[in-house]
Amino acid sequence: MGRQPCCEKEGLKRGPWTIEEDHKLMNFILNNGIQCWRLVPKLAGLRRCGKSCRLRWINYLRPDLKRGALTEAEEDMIIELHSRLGNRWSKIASHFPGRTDNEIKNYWNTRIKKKLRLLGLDPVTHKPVDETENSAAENEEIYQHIISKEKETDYQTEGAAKSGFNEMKNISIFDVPKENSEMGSILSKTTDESSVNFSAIIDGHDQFEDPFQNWIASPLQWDVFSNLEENFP
DNA sequence: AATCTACCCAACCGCCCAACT
DNA sequence: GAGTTGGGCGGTTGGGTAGAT
Repeated sequence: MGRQPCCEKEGLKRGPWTIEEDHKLMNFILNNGIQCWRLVPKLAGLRRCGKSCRLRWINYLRPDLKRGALTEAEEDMIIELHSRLGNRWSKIASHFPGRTDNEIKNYWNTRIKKKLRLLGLDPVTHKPVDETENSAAENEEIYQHIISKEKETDYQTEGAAKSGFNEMKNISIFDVPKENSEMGSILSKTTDESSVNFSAIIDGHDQFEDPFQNWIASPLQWDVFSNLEENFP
C-alpha cells in the first residue's frame, strides 16, 4: 500500500494564485492562525491543496517577508553559508530574517552559481576548477560585465518601484511599494468586532464598500504588521 | 514588427522525517 | 514495531518577460 496523496487532487485549482485567493488565505490565517494546513483550504473556502496554501503563505503572503533584491552583503553571506551547509536552503534562509528558502534557492541557482562558475569556482565544492575554457582574466572580464548589468537592472527596478506602478501581471496585495505608505493612506483595524475588520481610507474617504477591495487597492501601512501579535492576539 | 533565446521565479512534485495511533 | 499522517525540504518545471537578432 503506497503513500496516500496529501489531499484530493480532483477539483483542485492549480497554477498562479489570484488576488481573491490570496485574500481568503490571508484573512483566514490572520483570523484563525495556523493549526492544520490540511484543513486550511477547506475552512478558508479555497480549492487548493493544503501544501499549496502553506507555500503561498510562507513564500509570498507572510507579513514579515522582506522584499526587494538581495544585497551584496547578503549574497556574500549566502556563499559563505552554502560552503558550510551545502544545499540546505531552509538552514541558510534561517540566517536571513524575512527571506525564504525558495527565494535564496532561486537566487543561488540563477545568479550566484553562474558567478562562481565564471570565477572558476565549483558551485558545489567552492573550490577552483580547471580553467580550460576561459583564462582568469577572461573570467574576471565577464564577471565585471555581469556586475555592471545587474547594477543597471537594480536601478531600473528601483525606479519602477518608486514610480508607484507595478505592471506585473501577477500583482499581489504586497506588491505595492512600502514607500507609498506615506502617501496618506491608512490601513486601520477595527478590534471591537468579533472578526478582524480592515478598513482602508484613501485620501480621507472610503473608495469601496468591501474592505477587502480596499485592502487590495490601497497601499498598505506596513507598520501594522510590525506588531502583529498585538493586533491579532 | 516579428521571432528567437535566455533568464527569472512562483508553484508543483515527491521524498523524508517526526509525531501520533 | 508498524502503519498513517502532516509538515518541511530540495529539486524541477513552466509561464512570463526582457533583450537580442
